[in-house]
Parts: sequence; C-alpha cells; structure tokens
Amino acid sequence: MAEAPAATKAELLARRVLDRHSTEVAPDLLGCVLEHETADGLVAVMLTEVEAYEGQVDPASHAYRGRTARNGVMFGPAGHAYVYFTYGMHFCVNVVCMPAGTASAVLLRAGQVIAGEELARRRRSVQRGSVRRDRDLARGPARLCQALGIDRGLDGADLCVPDSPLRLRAPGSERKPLVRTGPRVGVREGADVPWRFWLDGEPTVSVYRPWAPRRR
DNA sequence: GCACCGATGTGCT
DNA sequence: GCACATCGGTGCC
Repeated sequence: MAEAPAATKAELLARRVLDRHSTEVAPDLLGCVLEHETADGLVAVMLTEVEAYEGQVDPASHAYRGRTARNGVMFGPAGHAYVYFTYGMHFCVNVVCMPAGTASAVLLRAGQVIAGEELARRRRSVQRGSVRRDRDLARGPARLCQALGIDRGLDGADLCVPDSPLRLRAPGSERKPLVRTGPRVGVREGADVPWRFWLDGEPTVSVYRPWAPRRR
C-alpha cells in the first residue's frame, strides 16, 4: 500500500483554534496546510501570507455593513470557508473565525504548493499561458484559489472535518520562521492597522500594493 | 524590479 | 454608476 503524502498526515486544525478574533487566529494560520481533494486529485498549500478582517467593526471587511446573501457564511460558526467572487473574474477564500453571530475572518493571500504541484500548474495554466516559477503557483489570493480549484461552490465548506473535500491541517513540527506584520493589501478604509501577516523570507508572499485611485 | 491598464461580475451608494 | 480584499501583459529602468 502506498504511503500517504506527507501533506495529508498532520492532524486537522481544531475548531477551537479558530474560535477567536481573526487578529489572533491569523498569525497561527501561517505554516498550516489547506488541501482540496477532487476527482482530479489533491492539491495542498502551506500558508505563508494571510490578512485579518474583523467584521462589523472593520470598514475594510465585507461584513462591515451587515449580513447579505454573499457574506452570510462569515456570520456562521468558526472553521468554515467564506469564498467570494471579485473583480468580475477571481475567487478569494477566507477562514471564518469567532462563534456564530460574530463576523470575523482571515483572508488566505498566498502559500507554497507542497502536494499536487502538477495539477496546480495545470489549473493555473488553463486561463493564460504557462506559469514559469513554482513560487507563483499560489502567490496572491486569486492565484491560491485557482491552484486549489476553489470557487463559490465551496462557500460554507467545513474545514475541520475529515470527510470534507476542503481541509485545514495543523503546522508541521519544524520551527516556524519569524512572523512579520504590515498594512493590508489593496484596502483604502482600514489601511492604518497592521493586520497582514506573513512568514519572513518566504518567496511565495505576494507583492505589497498600497491602494491607489483608479484612472479613467 | 516598478507603473500602468484592461478584463470583467456583483454589491453597494 | 462606481468601487472593488485581483491578475497578467506591456513598457520601462
């Protein structure tokens, strides 16, 4: 019998770890592994960059103006995926934090593909050309979703149960690199809080782009 | 590496 | 209408 890939061995992340404020959960998600199993195979990504969004008290959060059909999952229990569609063509995935009734979530911005690299590369190459560098496979929130094959169909998926197709695993036993913080990418309101977290020296971390006004 | 810009759907003001 | 929790291509340094 074949040995299971290393990425599938670590234990699932306990829901209680996520049942806190996104600002506390976010740094703890660095080094964890998000994996998605489909008929095509399994892709696993070790998270290297995340951002915290604090719901109704955070003007940059989708939940700031209350519950809608789109953001409903954010108001549910911790440990589920909030997947949204943006810029007319991209998906992004969040891990929901805090108990039901309180909206709080961590946006998964980037990671390193540690299993299913061939499938990830195929998914990323479908839309345009070919991906040259390994580090670009899941560098950026929309690219991370594309590499993992995540879309709105996974909105609300439970990340903390073994029979779910989308799962979150605890970090490996290696010593975790230094966590760095800074302002969130691409937000105007709420640009003053350092709620972006990333692993120091990781080449998979996305490029920081401060919000800039649109031209016509 | 950086600046610019078009593609494109959805949820708001 | 317009602003987006974005990306990939082109042009330039």
